[in-house]
Amino acid sequence: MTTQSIAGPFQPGHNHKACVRDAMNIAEQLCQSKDLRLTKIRKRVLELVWAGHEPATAYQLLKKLRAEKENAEPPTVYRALDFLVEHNLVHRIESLNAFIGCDHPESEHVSQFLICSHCNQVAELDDSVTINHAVSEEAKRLGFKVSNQTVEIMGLCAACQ
Amino acid sequence: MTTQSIAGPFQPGHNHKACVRDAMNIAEQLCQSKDLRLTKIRKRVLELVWAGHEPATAYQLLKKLRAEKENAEPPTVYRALDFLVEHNLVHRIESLNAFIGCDHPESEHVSQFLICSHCNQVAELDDSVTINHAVSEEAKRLGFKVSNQTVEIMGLCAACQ
DNA sequence: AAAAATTTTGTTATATTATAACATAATAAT
DNA sequence: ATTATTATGTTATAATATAACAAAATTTTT
Repeated sequence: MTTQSIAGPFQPGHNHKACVRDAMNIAEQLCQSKDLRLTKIRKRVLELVWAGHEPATAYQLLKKLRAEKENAEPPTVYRALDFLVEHNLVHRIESLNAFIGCDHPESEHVSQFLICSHCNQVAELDDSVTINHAVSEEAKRLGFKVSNQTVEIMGLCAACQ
Repeated sequence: MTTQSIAGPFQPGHNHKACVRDAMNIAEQLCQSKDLRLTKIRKRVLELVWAGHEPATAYQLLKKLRAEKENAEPPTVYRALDFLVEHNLVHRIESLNAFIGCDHPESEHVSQFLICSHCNQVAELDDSVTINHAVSEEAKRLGFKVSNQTVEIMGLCAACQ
C-alpha cells in the first residue's frame, strides 16, 4: 500500500490508480475488522465514487451502475450510499448533493472540504485542530453542544488559480 | 428599531415580533439604498421566511404564499428566494435545503450557522474571527483561494440540552 | 407622453434528488 | 433445518429545483 494519495487530489504527483487501490483496500480491511458487509453492490458503488475526485451525484452513479447491472434503481444506489456514508467510507457534500470517497474511514474524524469551482475536484482536510477547534470554541461560548459539522469551502485550488 | 434580536433565537428574552420588524425595516432600507426592488412578492416571501427561526423550505413557503395568492407556483418562490439570497436578506442552509432570514444583510459577512437538532432553530454566528480565520489559514496553507464557505454546525442549543 | 428596453411575474412543463412500501432473496444465527 | 435478520428487487411517489416562453409591469429613452 502506497501513501502517495494521502494529501488528496490537489497534488502534482497524484497517482490516482494507487489512490483508488489504497482506498478499496482500506475499505475491505475496515469492513472485515468491524464485521460489516461490503457487498458486491456496495463495493461497486464505492469504486464508482472513487472514479475521480469530483463528487458524484447519486444519479450519476446510478447511470454508471446501470451500464453493468440493468436492474439498478435509485434505491440500489441510495442504500449503498447510506451504508458507505454511515461507515465513513464516503462523505456527502451537502452543497453539491454529491458524494466523494474518504481515504481514512478507519480514523474517527471531522471533515472539512475544499471544493474547487473550476476543476470541480474536492479535497478533504484532515484538520482536527484549527477549524475544528475554532468551531468548538465558538459553540462552547454560546452553550451549544456540537454533534456534527458541515464545513465546505468553495474556491480555486492552487492549480486552477 | 430595537436591538433585542441581535444575538439570535437562542436567547431567553427573544422578542420575535421586534426581531421581524427590525429585519423588515433593515430590508426596506437596504433595498432603497441599493436601488433594489423589494417587490410585493419578494417582501412577502421575506416575511414568511421570518415567521420563525426554523429554516423554511421553498415548498413550505409556497404553501403559505398560496394561501393568500392562489396562482403562486414554485418559480414564484424560487425567484423571490434567489433575489433574497443574492442580496443577503436570506441565507440558504445547505444541509437542510432551507432558508432563514439574515438580520444584518447590510454588512458584508461570512456566515456560520448553529442548527439545533431538537428545536430546529438556527442561529447565525457573526464570527469574522475565530472560525473564519481558521478556515482562511488552512486554505492558505494549501494554496487554495477561498471564495465562499458553508459552515453548518449541528447539535443542541443551550435550552434543549 | 409615447416608444423602446428592461425587469418581473405568470404559466406550463419537466428535471433532479430522494424515499416509502412491500416483495423476494441471501446471509447469519439458532 | 429452521428462524431471524439483513440486503436487494421493484414499483410508485415525494420533495426539491429549473427551463422556457408568454404576459405584465416598470424604467429608460426619445
